[in-house]
Amino acid sequence: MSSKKNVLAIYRLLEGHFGDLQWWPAEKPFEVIIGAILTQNTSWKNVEKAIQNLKREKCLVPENLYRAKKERVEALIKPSGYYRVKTRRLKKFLEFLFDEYDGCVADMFGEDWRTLREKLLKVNGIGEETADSILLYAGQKPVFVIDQYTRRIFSRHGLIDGKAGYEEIQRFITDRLPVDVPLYNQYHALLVNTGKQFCKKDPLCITCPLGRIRRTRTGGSH
DNA sequence: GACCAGGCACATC
DNA sequence: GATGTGCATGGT
Repeated sequence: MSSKKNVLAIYRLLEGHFGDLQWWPAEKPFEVIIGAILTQNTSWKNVEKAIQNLKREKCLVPENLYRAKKERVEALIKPSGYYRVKTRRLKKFLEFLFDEYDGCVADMFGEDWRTLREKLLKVNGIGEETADSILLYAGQKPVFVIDQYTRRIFSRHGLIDGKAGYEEIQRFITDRLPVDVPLYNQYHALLVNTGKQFCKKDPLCITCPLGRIRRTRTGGSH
């Protein structure tokens, strides 16, 4: 089977199992951005608590979060872990948003997304995955998000090298899919759910929807 | 009580 | 350029 068929086959198997996941779990683009920063190396459960705190204190809007004191933000986002670095990262993003777009998220996304991606990557605390999550899930831009689950699943199934770089994996996948924002959105969500639900509990892919897809000889969990 | 979670920056070699 | 380390909470 060609790798192109495999990329689509994986998508169909996962969608058949999980259905339509409707990501990102947030209401407004600004919330998505904040969530994307808070969820760095952190479970979403913990992030939810932090988001709720911010929302309750009316700090989930650009102006208020920008003005809020460091100590206050630290206290509010504490449940999401790394609260000092993440407060710094949130502040850095907000400085960028206000300096460049007068605090207007819609204006930010009015920019050409390739240019915006480059700018986001220059913001301290925003790396490739966070930038791409922001572009796809907050801005509806056609950017495929690569995370640890994506890397694990595709390399275990022999489609990519385990040591492949971020943009290499991204190209591999997008070269084999139509350019389609809802598809990119759903596919990444499916991969994350698969990783969470099966990669550890079912390392041999017995009940995993991908159990029928070829794995590498080294086997083990994906 | 380990081990892990939807990363990233920075130091060191 | 590759590899190692700090950052921190809450669930399993």
